[in-house]
Amino acid sequence: MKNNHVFIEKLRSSGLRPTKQRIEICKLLFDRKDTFHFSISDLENNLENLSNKKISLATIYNTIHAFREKGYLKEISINSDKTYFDTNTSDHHHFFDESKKKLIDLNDNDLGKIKIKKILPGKKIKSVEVLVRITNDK
Amino acid sequence: MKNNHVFIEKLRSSGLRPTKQRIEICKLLFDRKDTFHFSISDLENNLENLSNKKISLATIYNTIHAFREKGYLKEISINSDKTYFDTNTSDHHHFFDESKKKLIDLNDNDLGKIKIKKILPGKKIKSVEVLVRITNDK
DNA sequence: ACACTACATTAGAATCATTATAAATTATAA
DNA sequence: TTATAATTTATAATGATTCTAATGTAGTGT
Ligand SMILES: [Mn+2]
Ligand SMILES: [Mn+2]
Ligand SMILES: [Zn+2]
Ligand SMILES: [Zn+2]
Repeated sequence: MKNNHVFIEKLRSSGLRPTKQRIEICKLLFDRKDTFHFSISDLENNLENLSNKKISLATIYNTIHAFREKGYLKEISINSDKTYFDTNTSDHHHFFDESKKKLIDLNDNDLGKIKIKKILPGKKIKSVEVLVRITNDK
Repeated sequence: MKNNHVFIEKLRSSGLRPTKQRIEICKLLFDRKDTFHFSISDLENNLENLSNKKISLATIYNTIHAFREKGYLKEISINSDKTYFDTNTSDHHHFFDESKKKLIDLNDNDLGKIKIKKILPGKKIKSVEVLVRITNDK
């Protein structure tokens, strides 16, 4: 249970004004032990339930995009209809459970080293993402 | 320059009726030496230009989805606004040039082996996709 | 405390890729 | 040829995301 002050500082230190909406979203996203994955609609639901205040959808999008730009969140690529975000911003990869539509972290020791041997002149690597799609056995 | 008969057989052999729309799309997708990547809107444009006949957008979607289900096409995951397809259906990975919004194949020798050491009980791996995002240097 | 201004929130509209609908057409088998 | 199911099509619907423009608010300076 973190103090709001922690989030106010976090926001201020990256040039974002600590509004009550942003603090509320911070509490839902960052006031917990484990990182997790969510979609905008997940977040929307959690804000309606766990929290009481009503935050407009536009603000939810604005905030999540601001947080992503500030490096508080990672955007995860699944060619699904919706975008997923990750509060784990470290370099890591994912299982995507197609049955449950859920992302699961792959830690460094869950995956061998990825070596990219091809180099394109004039280009630099921005990120390397591994997505392992899984489904129910049988 | 393949004969239409090739495509008629291809379609029939997988239980798809060889309509003129499907044959036309086959010609654009499979009547060439190199494989390539495309979006639905790319294909729509090519059908309008290179080919003369008008094929409705619904049919383009239907056909591409049918071809994907039959294994003629691979769907590529980029969290972009649109879905990309690949006429190279072999197991391979990609660069995605964020500047040009273009996919580039990574061959087996361009990438070290991917080892997944984590196993989830009751789940099986459906696919492993590596996406290397690149941008212009400097 | 007050006023100013840039930043932020908001409801609602717009966008746009994709999917659904339902009527007309066509391929194929009987 | 006729019957049937598959396919095409125009068009509407969907749904995530972005845009707009009006209103509200946080921080700064007086
Ligand atoms: Mn899709
Ligand atoms: Mn996006
Ligand atoms: Zn993760
Ligand atoms: Zn490819």
